[in-house]
Amino acid sequence: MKYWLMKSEPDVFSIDDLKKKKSSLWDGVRNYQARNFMRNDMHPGDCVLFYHSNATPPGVAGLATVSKQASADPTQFDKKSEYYDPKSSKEKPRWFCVEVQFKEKFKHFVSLEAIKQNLDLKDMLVVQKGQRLSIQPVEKKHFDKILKMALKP
DNA sequence: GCCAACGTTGGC
DNA sequence: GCCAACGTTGGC
Repeated sequence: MKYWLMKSEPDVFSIDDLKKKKSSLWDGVRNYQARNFMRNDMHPGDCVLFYHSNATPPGVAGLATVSKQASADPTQFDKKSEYYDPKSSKEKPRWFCVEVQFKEKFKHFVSLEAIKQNLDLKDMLVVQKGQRLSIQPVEKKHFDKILKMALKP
């Protein structure tokens, strides 16, 4: 079992949206590194930190779990979608996405600032300079620490 | 809105 | 295969 951090802009799709839907395809990812994580490395049961990016404040808002193995991202075939990719085909899809399931919304939001201030978390990718990847692997010790911070501010 | 840090594209 | 130009991400 692995641990991940997945970024989403709450204006577009927030932890509350996932809570309402219960589960959702993580579609619209158009970055090869992030795609490779979903297609090759993410498996049902993996734990996901749901991160609010481009938010005030940014940070980890809750927990989700991978509920379905990666499959072709349907938005790439949809001409009306902003994620439509004319270079992709159903025979040879370019983009993949996993399904994630809501687990919990944190009692205490773990802000990016709090993560930055915690020395135990200084190696987390999300606090590294210039790290824009929207899906990142997370070490278990870091994952556990975030959970503790969510329990008690 | 700014802009640094990336990632992608396309001409050559 | 190089790399300049362009686009995007995301914190601030």
